[in-house]
Amino acid sequence: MAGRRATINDVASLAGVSIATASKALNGRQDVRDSTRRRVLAAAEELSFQPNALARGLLSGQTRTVGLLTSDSVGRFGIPVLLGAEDAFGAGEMAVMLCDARGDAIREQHHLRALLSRRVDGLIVVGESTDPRPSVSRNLPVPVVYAYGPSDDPGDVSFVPDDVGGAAMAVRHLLALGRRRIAHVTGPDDYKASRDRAEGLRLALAAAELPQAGETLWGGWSQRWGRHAAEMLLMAQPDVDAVFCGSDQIAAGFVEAARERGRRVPDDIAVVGYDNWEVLSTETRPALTTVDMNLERLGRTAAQHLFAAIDGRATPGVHRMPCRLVIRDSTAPA
Amino acid sequence: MAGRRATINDVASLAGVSIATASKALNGRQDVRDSTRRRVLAAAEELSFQPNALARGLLSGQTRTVGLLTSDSVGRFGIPVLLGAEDAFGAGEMAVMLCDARGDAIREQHHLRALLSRRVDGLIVVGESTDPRPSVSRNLPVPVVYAYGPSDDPGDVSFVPDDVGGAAMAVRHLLALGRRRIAHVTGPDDYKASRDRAEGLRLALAAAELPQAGETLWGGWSQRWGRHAAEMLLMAQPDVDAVFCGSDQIAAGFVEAARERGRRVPDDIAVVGYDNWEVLSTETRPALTTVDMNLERLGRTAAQHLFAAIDGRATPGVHRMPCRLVIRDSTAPA
DNA sequence: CCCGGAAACTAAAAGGTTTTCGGAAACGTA
DNA sequence: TACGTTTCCGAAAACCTTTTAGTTTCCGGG
Repeated sequence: MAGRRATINDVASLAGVSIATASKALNGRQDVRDSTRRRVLAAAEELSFQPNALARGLLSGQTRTVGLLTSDSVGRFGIPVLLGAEDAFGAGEMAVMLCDARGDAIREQHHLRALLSRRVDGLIVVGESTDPRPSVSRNLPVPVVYAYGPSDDPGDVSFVPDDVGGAAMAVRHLLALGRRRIAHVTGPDDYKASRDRAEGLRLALAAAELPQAGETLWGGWSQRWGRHAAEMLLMAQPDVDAVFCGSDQIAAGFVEAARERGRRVPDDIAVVGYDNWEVLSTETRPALTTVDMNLERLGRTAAQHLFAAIDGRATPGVHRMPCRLVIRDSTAPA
Repeated sequence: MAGRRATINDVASLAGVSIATASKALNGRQDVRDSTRRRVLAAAEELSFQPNALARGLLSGQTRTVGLLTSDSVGRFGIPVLLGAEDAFGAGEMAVMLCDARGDAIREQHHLRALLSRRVDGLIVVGESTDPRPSVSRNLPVPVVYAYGPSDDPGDVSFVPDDVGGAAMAVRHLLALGRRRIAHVTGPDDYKASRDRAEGLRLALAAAELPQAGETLWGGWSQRWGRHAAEMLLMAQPDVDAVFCGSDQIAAGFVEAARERGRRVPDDIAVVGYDNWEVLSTETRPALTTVDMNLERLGRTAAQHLFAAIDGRATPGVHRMPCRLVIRDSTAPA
């Protein structure tokens, strides 16, 4: 812990110039003689001078800082988005202030005020699910971008994964492998994510003019539910040759139970998961083919569009970001 | 997006008082008449005035903001620590600036400078493993606290999980259940975490004057290695009655393979994991008894001690935080 | 009515930086 | 020498708030 920090005033005195000249020298401005600039830089080095961002921000009105407001960062989805955003910002000179509201609207308001009083240049709001969430942007003095969970105000800027497209892609993959009796096991039906993925399945099957094998089985997001569903499904529809699962957890449970019942994956039943949660998807036997929502990219994109919005070039609307199919052994061709 | 933000000047004009009076009224200071205070507050409300934290910080030298520097926040361990810290801070009025250095020393320096120039009041450094890491605190103008991964400078303040104690606790639990032939499967031997946990096992066995069943099996942190180790162990030491695994991933692989080989868990073999990574520990069959490192609490504690250090009451040294045994079915009494 | 003291209020400074604009110096040209 | 031009430098204002050190107002007592 050193003493008082050096100011530009100290640097100027040491270099024997005025603070105006010191400022110009330090910021690489033109009208300062080369020899003078060197003297100033040497002085700054010697005092290990670091410009005070508060003073700078006070003057310019720009803090080069953004707020990241999450409802549930402990969740599976907030983190990669957060990292992607931090990535995009860190590349430049931006800093990120992180606030976790834990799903509490009061706490969210509280954090919002704290961020605004610190004069952040913009805000990213990360949802905890893909269900729309209340807009926070009503006449806020800074631009806001929503990631993962969209705002319910279409005038806001939101980036969400294209779950319909991702699910359709997964199902087309199964169809391309020659599977024809495709079942669907997924999460609770009050999640937009479940409904979107079921819709993607429906569209892909409709395009192929094939029926779905049995009704969609709605349940929880857990491995336990995957195992349970497997038992029900293999009993009720013994001839299914593929299952599209709404999450990797469900898929992991499913393959485990199927395996125990003597069904070979992928020979008898091909299985596709969702999320590409690597601790599950690469560790099941066989490893899971799964849909990756590209959340880090989504976070990066959101951050880039926040930059654009800060520059006055906002892009309102809900933007659906494409997913990516990661093919592993659970759908290997026979 | 509103126009220019209101300053205390606007509030003062609207209320018909001086800036000084407005400031006092807004900050609840005494020498201002009640009727005046009400006028000022009304004006502030009307203009939705929010004090500029930059100006305030510039004057007071306190930003009420701390930096959180992580080497690998995508890791399993940084996140809970981060959340705990954010929790402790959020309770007050602190904001957290998050920077991820991705294990790159250059980037770390870069972020460090960015944080210091923004005049954070303090710093938490979160390690990516429990191995000591280079100190970052050499004559820094603000206090620093290390969490999860300690600093290599004993003069710094570090908080780490007590892996030796956690492992010993797990093994004592097995001994209390009457298990006598306890084996150990764990991660790479160049992780301090592995070595500490093996040491805890050694101590607990030594205290009970029992030998370890076979040599410690060092491998990776993966489920795959857990399965592989199970096969080796059940072949070489068919009579083991308990296994202490260095992580939940290893334990999950172990119980799966043991189950397939017809060994009943916990009847034939009791299994204990480490980490309490819930997606694994509660979803295996049977659910895993495991050691929880209390990382959120560790993060909270680190944050609280950072407060203390900011107030000039630092507590140097490496502080080992106790772990907690979470008992589930994989060690249920026979 | 005047005075003293308390209560309420205000002007001004401070905090560190950037920027504007005017001034000085240096140099070349008539 | 006078003048214009270019180059370099510095004084001062601006950003917004808090605090200090007055100054004014108010009120009761003599």
